[in-house]
Amino acid sequence: MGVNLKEIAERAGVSLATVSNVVNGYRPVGEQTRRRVQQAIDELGYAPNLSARHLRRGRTGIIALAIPELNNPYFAELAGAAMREATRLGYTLVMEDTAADRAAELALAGGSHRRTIDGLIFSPVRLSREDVLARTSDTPLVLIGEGVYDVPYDHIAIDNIAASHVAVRHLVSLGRRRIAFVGAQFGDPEGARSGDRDGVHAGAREGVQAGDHRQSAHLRLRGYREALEAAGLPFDPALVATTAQFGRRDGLLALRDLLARDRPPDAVFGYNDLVAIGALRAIAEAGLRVPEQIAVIGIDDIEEGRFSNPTLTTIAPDKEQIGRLAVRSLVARIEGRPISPPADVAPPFRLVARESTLGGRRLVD
Amino acid sequence: MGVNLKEIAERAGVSLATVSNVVNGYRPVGEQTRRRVQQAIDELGYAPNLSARHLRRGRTGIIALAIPELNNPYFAELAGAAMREATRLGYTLVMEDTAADRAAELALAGGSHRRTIDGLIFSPVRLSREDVLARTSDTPLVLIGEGVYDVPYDHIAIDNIAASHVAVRHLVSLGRRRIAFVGAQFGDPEGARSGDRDGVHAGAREGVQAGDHRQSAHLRLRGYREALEAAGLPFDPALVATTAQFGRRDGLLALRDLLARDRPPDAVFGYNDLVAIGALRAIAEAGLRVPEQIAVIGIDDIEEGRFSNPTLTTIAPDKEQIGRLAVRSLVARIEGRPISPPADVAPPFRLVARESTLGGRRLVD
DNA sequence: GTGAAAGCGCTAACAT
DNA sequence: ATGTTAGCGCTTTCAC
Repeated sequence: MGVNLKEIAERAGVSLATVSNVVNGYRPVGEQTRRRVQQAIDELGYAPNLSARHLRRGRTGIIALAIPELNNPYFAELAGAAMREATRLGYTLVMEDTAADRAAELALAGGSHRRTIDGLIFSPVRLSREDVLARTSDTPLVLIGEGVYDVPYDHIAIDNIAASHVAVRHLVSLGRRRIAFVGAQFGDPEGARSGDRDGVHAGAREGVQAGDHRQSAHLRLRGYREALEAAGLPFDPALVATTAQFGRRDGLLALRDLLARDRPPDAVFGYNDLVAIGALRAIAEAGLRVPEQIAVIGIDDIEEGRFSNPTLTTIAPDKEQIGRLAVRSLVARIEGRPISPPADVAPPFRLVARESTLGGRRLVD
Repeated sequence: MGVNLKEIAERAGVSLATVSNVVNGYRPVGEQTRRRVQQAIDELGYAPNLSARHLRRGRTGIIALAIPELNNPYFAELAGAAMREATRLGYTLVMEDTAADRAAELALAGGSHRRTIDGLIFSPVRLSREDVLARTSDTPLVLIGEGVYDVPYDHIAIDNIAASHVAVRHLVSLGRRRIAFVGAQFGDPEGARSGDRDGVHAGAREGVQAGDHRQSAHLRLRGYREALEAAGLPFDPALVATTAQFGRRDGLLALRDLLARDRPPDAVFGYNDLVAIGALRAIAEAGLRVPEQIAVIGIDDIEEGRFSNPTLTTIAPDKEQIGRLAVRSLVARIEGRPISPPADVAPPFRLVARESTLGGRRLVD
């Protein structure tokens, strides 16, 4: 089974405890002893047996990152940053794809993992605030993204209202007046069937209700409304498109619908870059020109948008920082360090203007 | 630390061994006993402590999937399939991003993981066949992708030569005669600096040498040459573009270069979809029309290509099957089941023709 | 069909 | 500064 502590101890002529201390550095070790031990370790090629360590410590050294879809480049990019930080801190990060499924999200939040993970970084999209408040599992939890707000956990997400303001203001500054929002949510069908108590069919057309538990799109939608108001533009419910999910196809279908109307929009603010890219495609299919006839903006700054035709204007959150912060706060909780109460952190973001709003043909880079 | 076997045993009035057997089913257990135990398990909410199990069994239940970049949608899609299969078989899959770094790949192949993983699914891009042959680690290994061939490990990859034939034949059937190949590899700069013995600067311009260890692009390039020949078209080294990596930017830069030449190509066969998408962008920047002036085809069938402008023609490998198969073969080796020698499996693929070669404007779907 | 007990490799509490 | 030792919870002989 490979070299173990005992063999190292024998080879170096010291006790198990001393070797352990050289490896872990919990207690000071004499300089010569340390050298002898280190040499034995190198010669025999020792590496600690993690199962044993974890058993003894009562922790697994594994943290999970649960996201609604691995396929979404935003999450893939985020996951990269999180993985690097986890490795740096001596943890293994495993990914968990909830497929934006409410049952899967509930199971995760409820602690379906038992002893298999030390902590969870979670980006829920189908959970209500109440679901999260009802959680009993004591596995440390850090939330990311726009799924849930105002819960007693560390939470990391950009300021969505502010981001939406920036996006809409950008469009307004370019003279757009009929700005559509694509990616509003009403209760998803599954939630409805499984007996949600919220008025699930009170969709965006009627304005989002206070009780609506899909807060993600809610906030971006709210920022959108506020910014319109600030610009003195009317809020037109007909320009708010509801989508089932947040993928390319959703943006595509929404735009086909929007473009079939009497008075189509002159700009589209997509819930995220994927939705915006779907919109771009629908607009191209309709034979319209971006941004001359319709300008498009998204959120996320995924690499795809830097190479699309046209390139996509977007709000770029600091993904690296989000991933890093999430892992750090989680590990702090796991190791019992933080005296601090759960915090809400809003990493920076910035507007990246590209062809889909500015027009022209710019060289990538 | 949660409920353990002992508590269940006490509650059910049986021994530890019996509970263990109910949980694992290694030995038959009496019907009534089983029921009593099961009830205790349900009531107390028992879940086995994996660290302890792994320590005892000498395995961790963790397998790793090492890929050159998590950001590449092809791998993200593949990873999803692999994750599902791993879960199904009772394993946890962790992702490892080698960043296409040779040192990282060598470390992984060499078994830098020691006892932390039971097995490895690996898609190397910087490893030579010799590197893999020199491997001593006894951690079970399954290779995927085009990085390495003819090594004594299970290997899963589409038939690259055949796939390239199909791609080129498609372009030829559309009347193209000056077909460029984008994504050939010469020895990467790092490899060169660290003392590769192959003639690293013998690039594609001179034709790929037998000793070239970057076999990936090699095969697709070979298929490309063969198909040209079969079609009676000349092989023009000036139409083979070398790239450093296989991302969008690489395709973009390669095309800028190609388009600056005297006689630009009338079609582009990209090493993969990302390269092809970069090419699409460069062609748009140059104000040329796809496919009228230049047709473009890639390999991978990533979702992005279904929504790009124009949509991307591609060779679609069965990613679901590749992921599933890789996990299955690995688990078989881990659990010592297979009597069979290492096998080379070539999952099916198919041509998906879209706007970038067929032209027109087709509705997505 | 069931039970008793050894021990996987490690860490941490308690020595010295 | 270093050593001794008791388990962490489980699987797996070896008994019955």
